[in-house]
Amino acid sequence: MITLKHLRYFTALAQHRHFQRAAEACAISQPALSLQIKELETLLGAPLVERGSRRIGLTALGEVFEKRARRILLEVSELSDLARAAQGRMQGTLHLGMISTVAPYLFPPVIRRILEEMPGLDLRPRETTTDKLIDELTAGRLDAAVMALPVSEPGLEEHFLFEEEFHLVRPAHYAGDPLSFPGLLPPGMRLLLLEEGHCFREQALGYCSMKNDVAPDMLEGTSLATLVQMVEAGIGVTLIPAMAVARETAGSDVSVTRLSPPRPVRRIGMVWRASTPLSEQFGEIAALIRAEHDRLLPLPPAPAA
Amino acid sequence: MITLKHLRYFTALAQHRHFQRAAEACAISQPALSLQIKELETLLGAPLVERGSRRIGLTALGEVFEKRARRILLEVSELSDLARAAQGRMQGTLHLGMISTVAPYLFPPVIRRILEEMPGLDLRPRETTTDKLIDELTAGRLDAAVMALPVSEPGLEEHFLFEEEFHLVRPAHYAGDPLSFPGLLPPGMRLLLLEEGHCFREQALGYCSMKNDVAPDMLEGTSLATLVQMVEAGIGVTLIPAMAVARETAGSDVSVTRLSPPRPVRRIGMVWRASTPLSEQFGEIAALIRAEHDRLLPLPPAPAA
DNA sequence: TAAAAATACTCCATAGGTATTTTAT
DNA sequence: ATAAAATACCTATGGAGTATTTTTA
Repeated sequence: MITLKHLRYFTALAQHRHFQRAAEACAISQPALSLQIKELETLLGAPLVERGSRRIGLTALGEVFEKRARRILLEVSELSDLARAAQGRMQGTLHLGMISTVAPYLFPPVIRRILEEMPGLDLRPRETTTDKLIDELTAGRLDAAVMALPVSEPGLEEHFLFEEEFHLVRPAHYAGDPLSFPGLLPPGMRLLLLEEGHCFREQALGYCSMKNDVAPDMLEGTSLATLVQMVEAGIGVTLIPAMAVARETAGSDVSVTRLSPPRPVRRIGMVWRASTPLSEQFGEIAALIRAEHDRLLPLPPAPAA
Repeated sequence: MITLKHLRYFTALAQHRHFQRAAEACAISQPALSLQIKELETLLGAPLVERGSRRIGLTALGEVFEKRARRILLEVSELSDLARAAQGRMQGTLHLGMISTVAPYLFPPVIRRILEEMPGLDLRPRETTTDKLIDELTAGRLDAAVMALPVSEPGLEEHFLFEEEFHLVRPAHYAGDPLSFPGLLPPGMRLLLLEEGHCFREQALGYCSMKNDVAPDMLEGTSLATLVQMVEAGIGVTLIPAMAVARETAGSDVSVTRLSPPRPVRRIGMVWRASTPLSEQFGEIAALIRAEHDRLLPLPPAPAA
C-alpha cells in the first residue's frame, strides 16, 4: 500500500537527484531512503529511478509520478489548512513572501501589527525575486506573497493591494531643473533600473524617452540602496518606488522629484494558491498590509513642475 | 503528520457513520479506528466527528474534509494505474461495469476474449444501474463502465462504442400486422418500458404516439426477460434492444418486428475518469467490446413494412 | 439497560539507525 | 580510488489486537 511517506521521500529524491542529500532533506539515513524507494518501486512494479551513475535520473514513469506525487502532497498539506480555516482566526504558521523592493519597507510594520493582532500566528517572512516567490507558492513552500501584478500564473489568485508611484532620483545638483526640457535625461546620464523592475520597464521607458531615446541599464542583483548610491556618484538617474524614497534617500545627496502624469506606477498585490482553504484568512492579512501601506504613505510629496 | 491511513479510516467512518462498521470495512478493530480518528483530530486541532449519539455525524469541517480526502485517495490510487499504464499492456485488476440491459449479452463474450487476449488481466465485472455505475466510477471503485450515452458527468470521459436499435415486441397474434394503421398500439395495450430506458423514453414516445397518445409504463427493477413474459401474457407491447432480441424472445410466443425509420435507438459507450492514466488501455478494451458487439449482430433483421 | 465509543494494556511489524559491502566512474 | 548506493543486522516506535470501562439514548 502506497503511503505519503513514500511520496515525500520520492519527491525529495527527485528534487535532489541524490540519495544521500535527499535522505538528509528528509532527516533520515541514506539506507532508510533507499529501502523506501525500492519498496515504492516494488509496489508499482516498475522502476522510477535510473541508478548506476554519478548523478541519478528519473525514468519516464518517474517524471510523471513526481508531478502527481507533488500535487497530492500539496493537497494533503491543504487539509491542515482546512482545519485552520475552520477555526476562523488566523493561527498556526504563515509563510509570507515579499519581493525585495517592497520587503524592507513593508515587512517591519506588518510583522509588528501581526504580532499585536494575531498572537496565535507564527509568521515566517521571506524576501526574494518574483520568480522564486511564484515557484515557492506553487510548490506549497509559501502560503502567500506580495509582488507586482499582474502575475497570471495558473493556479494562483491575485488580490490587488495598492498602486505605487515611482519617483525620479537625480544627482543633487539637478534639483529644481524642469523635467520637460531640454529632455528628461541630461546627456551622458544613464537610466538605472532594477532587474526586478521589468514589470514597469515599458512604463519607465515610455515616460523617460518621450524626448530622448534611452536604453536603460537593467541591474541584476542590486538593491535600491546601491542604486541611489550610484545616482549620488553621478552615474545616472533612477526611478524608485514611493515607499522606498524616505529611507533610501535619507542622508544621500540626491534630488527626488515626483513626476507629472502619466506617472510610472506599479500595481502591488498579494498572491496565493486558488486552492487554499485559507482564502478568507489571507484576505485579512491583505487588508492589514494595505492599511500599513496607507499609514506609511499618507500623502505623496507635491508633484514637480 | 497526516497519513493516508488517517484518510482511509476517516472516509470509511464518514461513509458508515458508525465506528464499529467502519472498522470492519477497514479490516481493523473498533478501538484501533477510534484511536486513529482521535489522532487525526488532534493533528488538525479540531473535531471532525460529532459523537455521543446513536448515529454519529460529521462537523462542518468533517464534511469538507471528507470530500478532499476522497479526492486525495483517488489520486493516490491513480498513481498505481500510472505504473500499469507505463507497462504498456493491460494488466493488474480491471473493475468493469455494465448496465443491466447490456451486461447479459456483452459480458460473456467480452470476458472470454479478455481471458484469451489479456492473460495478465484480472477482470472484475459488475452489473447495475446507470446511477450506481456513475457513482462508483467517480468514487474510484470502478475503472470503466459501459452505459447509454450521453452521460455528461464532470470528470468522466465518454467514448462511443455503437448504436443499438430497439425492436418492437408484440403478442404473437399481431405478427404481420402493419405498424402504421390503425395505430401502433392496439386499443387496451400498454407500452412497457424499463426504468433504465429513460434515456430513450422520449424517442420511444415520439415513435409510438405518432398516432395515439400513450403514457408508457416505466417498470423499475425488472429485467428484459420479464418484460417479454408480460408481452407474451398479452399485457402490452415493448421495445427491447437489438442485442437482447435473440436470447429474450427465444421460446416465447411473441412477434418481433424491426421498426422503420426514424427508428428508436440508443448510443452505447464506455465511460471512465478523465484523470485516469490508463486511458490508452481502456481504449483497447473499448475496441474489443465494439468488436464483440459487431460479431454478435453482424446484420440486423430486415425492416418491417 | 443496551449499544456504542473510549481506555488500558500488550504485542509485534516495520521504519529507521549503524556498520559494511558492492558498484560504477 | 572514491563516491554513492545497496545490503545486513539490530532496535524501538507505534499501529493493532483483546479486554474492559464509560457514556448516552
